[in-house]
Amino acid sequence: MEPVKNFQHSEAEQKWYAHWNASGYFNSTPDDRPPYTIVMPPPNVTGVLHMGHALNNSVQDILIRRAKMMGYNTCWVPGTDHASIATEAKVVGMLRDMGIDKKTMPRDEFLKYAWEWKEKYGGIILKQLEKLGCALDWNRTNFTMDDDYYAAVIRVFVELHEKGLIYRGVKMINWDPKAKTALSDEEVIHKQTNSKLYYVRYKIEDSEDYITIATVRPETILGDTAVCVHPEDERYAHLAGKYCFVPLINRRIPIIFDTYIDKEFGTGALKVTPAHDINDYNLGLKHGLPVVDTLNDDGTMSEAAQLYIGQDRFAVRKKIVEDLREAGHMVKEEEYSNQVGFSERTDAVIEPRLSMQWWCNMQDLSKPALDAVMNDTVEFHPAKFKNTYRHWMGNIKDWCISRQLWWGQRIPAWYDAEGGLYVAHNEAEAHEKYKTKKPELAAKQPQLRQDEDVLDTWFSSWLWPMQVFGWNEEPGNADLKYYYPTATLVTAPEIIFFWVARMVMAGYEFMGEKPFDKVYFTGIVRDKQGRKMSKQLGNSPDLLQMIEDFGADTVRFSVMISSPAGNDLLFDEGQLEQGRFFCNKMWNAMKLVKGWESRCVDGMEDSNVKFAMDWMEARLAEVSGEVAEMIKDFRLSEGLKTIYSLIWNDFCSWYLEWVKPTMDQPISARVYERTVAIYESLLQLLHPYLPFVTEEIYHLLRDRQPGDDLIVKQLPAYVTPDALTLKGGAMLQELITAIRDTRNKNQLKPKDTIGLWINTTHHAFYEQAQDILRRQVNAEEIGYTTEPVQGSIALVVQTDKLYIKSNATATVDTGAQKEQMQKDLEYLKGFLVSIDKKLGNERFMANAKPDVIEAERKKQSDALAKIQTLEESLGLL
RNA sequence: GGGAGCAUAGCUCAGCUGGUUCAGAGCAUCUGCCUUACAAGCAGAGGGUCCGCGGUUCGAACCCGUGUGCUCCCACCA
Repeated sequence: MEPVKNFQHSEAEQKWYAHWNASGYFNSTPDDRPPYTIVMPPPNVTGVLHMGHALNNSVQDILIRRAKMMGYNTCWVPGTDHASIATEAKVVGMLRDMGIDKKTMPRDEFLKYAWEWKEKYGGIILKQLEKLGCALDWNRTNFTMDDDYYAAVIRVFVELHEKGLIYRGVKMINWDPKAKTALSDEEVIHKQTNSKLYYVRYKIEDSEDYITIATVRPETILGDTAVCVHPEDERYAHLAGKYCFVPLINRRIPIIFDTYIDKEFGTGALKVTPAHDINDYNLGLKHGLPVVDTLNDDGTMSEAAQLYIGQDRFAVRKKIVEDLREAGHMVKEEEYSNQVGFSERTDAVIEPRLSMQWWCNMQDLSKPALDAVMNDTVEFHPAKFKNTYRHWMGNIKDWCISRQLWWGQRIPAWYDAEGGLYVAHNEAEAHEKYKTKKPELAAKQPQLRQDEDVLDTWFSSWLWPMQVFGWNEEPGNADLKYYYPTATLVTAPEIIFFWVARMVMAGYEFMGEKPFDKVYFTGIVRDKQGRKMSKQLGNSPDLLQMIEDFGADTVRFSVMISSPAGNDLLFDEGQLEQGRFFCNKMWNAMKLVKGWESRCVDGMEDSNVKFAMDWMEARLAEVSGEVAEMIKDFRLSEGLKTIYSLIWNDFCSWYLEWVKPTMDQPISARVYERTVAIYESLLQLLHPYLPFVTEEIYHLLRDRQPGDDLIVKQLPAYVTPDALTLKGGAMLQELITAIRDTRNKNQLKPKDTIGLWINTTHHAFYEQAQDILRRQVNAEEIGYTTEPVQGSIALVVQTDKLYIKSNATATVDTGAQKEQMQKDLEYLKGFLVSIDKKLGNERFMANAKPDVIEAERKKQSDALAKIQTLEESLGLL
């Protein structure tokens, strides 16, 4: 097979992905091997693949592929989340574009559109993951609204309701006026916002006096039912028992006293609007104040507001400010910066609102989940997120789980004509309960009305690690038993509360067991300037285009090379270049090695390069061990850097140059075989990171039997590398570099040959390495000496003295060399002084560990020897 | 208001349990090479008060305190 000039990524990607998939490598069924399981964080059906997914899924793919090579039965489950509010918004938007108003259609019809939308667009993101190379078990694809999944969610609701953990109640919630639904606290994003603080005065009853309050939401004064001041505030002591009037509408409201008030803020007087502020609501409860809800569900003013009815809250804010000014109630206006809550999904400003919703009590659920993380039963990587987790779990509040939407699991609660409530798995069961409980009424009015609301999308996704393995099927099903708990969850810290914490809770509650052993938090992908990638900023590169242009391996390389666990990833297109060059480098190395195949000669002498092969194998063993540790610790970017350097520097720059026969010369078959084997091992080490290019080269290196694919090749057991061999290789590199440097500094052209004389005691080493050394520094001859060589350039490597004689006609200027040696000498002398000092220090000798002292002694003698050698060589120049 | 984290080469960052294998990598810069695997390359080089200050220690980029400057998360002060 004639290799093409460059690595053709798109062909290789398609070919190998199809091959892996068809070979069943991605699929898993329980067997005798230990499982290694990952459930993919299900992307929203509304999503398109972006850099965050690229990072997240690259990490998972690396873990899965690595585990596969280590003999685990790996199972990576794909799927999508129905994303209740996000999808509903999309569908509503689509309908609007078609000129249809959601309000005009019945629920069933809307859901038909929604399902159509899901069928059409919902699978796109999973298809895109194939392009990235993800080794996903496609037979196990799940969707959080699949029938069985839906049933599981309902079952969980019913069970929690029976336990009394789910209840219905009127509380202050976060209202999204755009989506017209309640939101959980987690779905509210607080942003620092420039507002105005308005000082408004309220006329006091039977007096010419006013009391001035401060507010940033002046439109809410229409819902005021009191003004509150601090009981110890002398400024207002005389107002005890008095009333004042809400401006513009002249509602008579009491002036109340409560220590909740901060005397220092504003005027020390607070307007109390129990319907639209959580603090005010609590004050209202305490003081028995009425609640006046001045807002409609779409954010316009309600009848109760008396004024501005039907107008939008922000328009009203402007108007009421003018009207207050005109009426002489506006005292002053100040610039003010405060936190305002926005809807995570629609970006609408949240209105706190009193509302009847379904709640899930989290107190009991949170306890085992908190413990599990704190005592590392569930390990967090990096561990700093344990703090975040503990803080949230420790202060957990009840979860508002109902949403005023249609797309999602409909709440399994039915009401009779008297408002009686029946929570059941289905309507028939609800009827049974109804008939049993209220036989007379049921006989007269058999109809039950189902709750209109659906459940928060996270109320389904918290079951993900159990339900994808069929939790809701018969108990003890084989898959669940085998794959649960899963090995590692890879996700973003952004959803630690939304999802991670809740999965841990669900795991303990419904399985009695944690959902995963470890959680690896990836960073957030940012652009070069450190800004979060987002659609609005337009700084999110088109991932699919990028894969097409550069190849999946290159994209994976670029996101993995700079993303240590938990740290943000600054994505720079420059990294793409580095990745592309790397793929190409390996391609060219393959071409070189492949070119030797036809020049192989059996039984040819190879002792001259045996040193190189031994060394490379030792390095491979050494680095394999390091990489294993790094991946175990989730130091994935470090692992990639290490392999990168092993391949580029050790293998390509050193090893291949060392064993490379000169042009058209034959090569020993044994050297060829060992080189191919080494290259295969390198490819294997790298494969989890760059699956396509490695598989492609693996197959180009040799003809393979069916089933001999890199993806399923098992990693060999770790062998301890020979320390002496490693040291020898490093010494050889040092020698070559030093001599080349000397050649450069003395203006020797690469083609000029040299004579090299060595004064050494390491004869065994040189015997093995001298042939390589000679070729690498273009030495015509290498000799040994115990005396300085006249007319040569001297240099020192470790404690060996080298003498270089140029064979070029030009005279050699040794000035630069001399200068360098003098510098080295100075440094070494200083270094020696510091060691002497250390070793002469009684306290050091008393306190330092013996091996540290030993190391210092060794350094001392090395430095001494080197100084001696240097001085000797200098004397020569 | 509470909590967490960061500050190391021009840029982006590594540096795990304190000890010249600890001051590193990639990119960028400079020098010399179109040496038949690779110019998407090769061989070399230069470049840092490890944010300031104080402390602990025989020894600090690393531990402690403090100051400064950033970042993120949480929180019901209008």
